[in-house]
Amino acid sequence: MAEPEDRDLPTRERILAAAERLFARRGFSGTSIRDITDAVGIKPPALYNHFPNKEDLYAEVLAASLRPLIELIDAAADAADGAPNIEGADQIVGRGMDLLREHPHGPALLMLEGITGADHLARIARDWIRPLIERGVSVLKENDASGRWSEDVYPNVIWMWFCSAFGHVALSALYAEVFDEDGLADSPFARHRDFMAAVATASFEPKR
Amino acid sequence: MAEPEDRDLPTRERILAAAERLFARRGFSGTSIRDITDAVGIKPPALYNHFPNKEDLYAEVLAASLRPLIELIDAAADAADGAPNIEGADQIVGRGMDLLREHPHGPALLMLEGITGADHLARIARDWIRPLIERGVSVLKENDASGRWSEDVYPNVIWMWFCSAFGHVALSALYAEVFDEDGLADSPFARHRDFMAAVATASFEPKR
Amino acid sequence: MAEPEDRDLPTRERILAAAERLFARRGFSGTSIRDITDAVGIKPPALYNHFPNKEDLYAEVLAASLRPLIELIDAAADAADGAPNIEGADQIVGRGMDLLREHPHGPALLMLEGITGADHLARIARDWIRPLIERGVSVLKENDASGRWSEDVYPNVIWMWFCSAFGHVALSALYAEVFDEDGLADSPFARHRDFMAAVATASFEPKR
Amino acid sequence: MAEPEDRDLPTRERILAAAERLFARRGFSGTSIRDITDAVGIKPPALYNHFPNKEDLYAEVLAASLRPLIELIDAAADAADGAPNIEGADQIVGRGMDLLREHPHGPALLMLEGITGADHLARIARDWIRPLIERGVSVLKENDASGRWSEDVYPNVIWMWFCSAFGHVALSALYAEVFDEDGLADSPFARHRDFMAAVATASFEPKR
DNA sequence: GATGAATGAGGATTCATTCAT
DNA sequence: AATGAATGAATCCTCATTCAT
Repeated sequence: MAEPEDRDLPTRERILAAAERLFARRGFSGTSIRDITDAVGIKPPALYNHFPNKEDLYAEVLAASLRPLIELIDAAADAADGAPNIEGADQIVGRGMDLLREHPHGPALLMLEGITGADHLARIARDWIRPLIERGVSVLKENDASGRWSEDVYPNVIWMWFCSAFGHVALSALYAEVFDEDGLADSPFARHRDFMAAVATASFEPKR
Repeated sequence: MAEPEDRDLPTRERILAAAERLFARRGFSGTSIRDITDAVGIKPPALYNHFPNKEDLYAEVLAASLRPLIELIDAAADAADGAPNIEGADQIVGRGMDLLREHPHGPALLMLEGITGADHLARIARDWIRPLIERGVSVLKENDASGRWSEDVYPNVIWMWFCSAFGHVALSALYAEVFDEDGLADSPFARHRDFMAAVATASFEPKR
Repeated sequence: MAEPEDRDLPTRERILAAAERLFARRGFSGTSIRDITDAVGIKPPALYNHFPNKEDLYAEVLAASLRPLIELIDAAADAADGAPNIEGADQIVGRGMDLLREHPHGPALLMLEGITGADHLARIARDWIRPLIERGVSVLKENDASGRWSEDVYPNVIWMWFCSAFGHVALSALYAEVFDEDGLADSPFARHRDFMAAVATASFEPKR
Repeated sequence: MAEPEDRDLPTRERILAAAERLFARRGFSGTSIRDITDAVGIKPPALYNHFPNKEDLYAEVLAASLRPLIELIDAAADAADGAPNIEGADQIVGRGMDLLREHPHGPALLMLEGITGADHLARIARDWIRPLIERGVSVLKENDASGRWSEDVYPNVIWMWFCSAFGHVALSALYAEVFDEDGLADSPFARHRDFMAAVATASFEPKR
C-alpha cells in the first residue's frame, strides 16, 4: 500500500500513478485523497500543489490512462490495415489484448465509468470509444471477405470484442477468484488471448 | 429519481429495489444511505429497522440481484442440455442474454465487484460464477462436436461469453453514449443478441 | 462564551441566538460553525439537522435580526404620523434609538454587511432599508414645516440619521474604548439619544 | 480584480495597497493571503519577504490607512480654529468629509474594527479616535456660541458626526444599493456633504 | 526578492449509525 | 415501523506559514 510509488519520479507523476492504481481498484468515491497521498508518501494538502481538486485529478488520470490504449490500438489497426483477410482478425485481437495487458488500469477505469455512467462518460465516449469503434468498423469493411456479416452489424462486432477484451483485463480480480490463477499472468493470458483470436478467425472464416 | 419505488410493496422490498438500482448505478461507496431512503420516501433511521447496516444491505442486494440470474441461466442450460449441437449454442446465448436484459442491475453489480475486487468477491466467485462456468463447461463437453476446441479452453469459452454478455448489459450507459441508442431497447438489443448468437454458431460450426 | 444560550429553548432557537451574537461580533467569515455549536453546547454535525449550511443560517439570522427593527421603527413612525411638527422629529429619533438598543445585533450585522457588501446586500437594501428610507421620507414630507430643507434632501436626512443611530449602537465596542463607558448603558445612552433628538429638533426648527 | 496594483511601486507598497482595499471590503478573516498576493501578482511566500505575518500586515494597513485621515482632519481643525462661530461648523464638516472621501478605506477598516471589537480596537481608540474627539471638543469649546449645548454633550456632538461621516463613506456599498447611485460620486456626495454641513449650521445657530 | 513544495491546523460538510420518542 | 436529534469519524479542501532553492 505505502509503496513509495517510484520515489525518483517527480511528485506529480507519483500522484498520477498512485491515483490511477487506486481509482482503478476502488473507483472514484471509494478512493480518498488521503489514500492517494498515503501511497505517495506526502500529506493531503501537498496534493493540491499539483492538482486543483479530486475531480480534476481523476479526469487527468482517466485521460492519461486511456490515451496510450487508444494510441496503441490505433497503431495496431494501422499495421493490420493492409493485411489479408482472416489472418488480420486474429492478429488484431491478439495484439490489442497484449496492449491492454500492459496498461491494465485503463480498462478498469473505463468500465467503472461505463457502468456508473458518471460525469465523464459522454466525453470518453465521444473522444475515445467512438473513434475506436469507427476505426474498427472501417477495417472490417475493407477486409471482411467472409460473406457472413452484413455491414450494419460491424459495430456490434467491435463492441463485442471491446466487451470481451476490456472485460477480461478489467475483471482480472474476479478471474483470479474463479480460476485460482492470475488472468494476466503469462500462460493464462496467452491461452485466453489465443482463444479469442481463434474465435475471431472462426467468425471471419468464409462461409461454406 | 424520487419515484416512491413501488408504493404498495412492503418497505423492506422497496429498500431492496432502490438500493439495487443505486448500488448498480453508483457503486457501494458512491451510494449513501440517504440516497436510498430518499428514493424510498423514508428517513435514514427507518432503514435500520429492516437491515442492520449498509454492508449487510449491500450483501443482500447482491445476492438478491444475482440469484435469479444464475437460476435462470441454469434453467436455460437445462433446457439446452439435450439439444443438438450447433443450434444449442446460439439458443443458449440468446436466451441467456434475454434473461440478463430482464435483470440488468445484476451484471452491473457483478462487474463493479469484479473490477474493484471488494470484500464480497471471493464469495461471489465461489457461489455464483464458478458453478456457472462449470455448468457451461459440462454443457460444452456434452455438445461440442465442432472439433475446433480442446477441452481445456472450454472455461475460456464460457469466460469470454460471460464478459461479452454481462459487459453489454452492464455497460448500457456507455453503449448509449457511443451509439446514440439504448443498448437494452428492443431493436438494438435484438441486433446484438442475434449477432452474438451468430458468433456462437460460427464458433461451433464443425471444422472443415 | 460557552453560556448555554438559554438552555430551555429548542435547539434551533439556541443556534439562532448564538449565531446572531457571534456573527454580529466577528462577522460571517470570522465565525466558525464550531464557534456556534460550542456556544450552544452541541457538536457541529448537529447544527445541520436544523440548518442546511452556514450561508442559510446566516441569511436566517440576518432576517430574524432585522425584521423586528424594521417592524418596530415602522410602528414608531405610524405613531408619529399625525404628530405635530417639531415634537415629532425628536420623538421618532428617541424612540427609534430605544428600539435599536433592545436589538443591538441587528445594527452590527447590517453595518458589517453594508461595509463588506457581501452577497446579501442587495436583498437587504431592497427589502429592509429602502422601505425604511421611503417611510421616513414620506413622514418628513407630511410634517416638515421648517422651511429649511428642499424635498430632494429628505433621503439624505433619513440616511444621516440611519448612519448616526445604527452607527452608535453597532460601534458600542469602539465607544466603550474611547469613552471608558458602555455606550448602551442607561445613562450614556440616554445622553446620546437626547442629544440626537435635540439635533433633530434644531434641524426642523422653523427658519427665522 | 487582478489589477496589478500600480506596477511601478515597490512590491511592499503594492502589497499594502492591495491589502488595504481587500481588508476594507472583506474584513480581516474574509481576506486570505492568497487574495492579496493574487491582486499584487506575486505568490504567497513572497509576501513574507515584506511582512512577518498576516496580523502585522493588517496592523500596518490599519495604521497607514488611518494616519492620513487623522492628520488631515487635524489640519482642517487647525485651519478652522480661529474661524468665527457658525461658518466654522459647516466648513469643518464639509472639509472633513472631503478628506474621508479621498481615503475611503480608512472609514471602512475603522468601522469593521469598531464593530467586531477585535484585538486592535483598544490601540486604535487610544491613538486615533480619542485625540480626534478631544480635538473636536476643544474646538467646540472655543467656538460654540449658540447657547444650545452644555459642555458635557460636546463629546456626543463629535461622536455623532463621526458616526455620520465615517458611516456614509464606509457604507457606500449599501448606499449604492439603496439609492441606485454611488454615494461617493461627485453629485450625490456633494449633496450629502452639504446637507450634513447645513445640519451643523442649524445645530450651532444661536438659540432664539 | 521570489517561488515550488510541503505541512499542521482548521474550515464546512457528509456519513453511517444510535437512541429516545 | 418511523423519526428528530445527535455524534464520532471521515470527507474534500483552505489557510497561514516555512524552507530549500
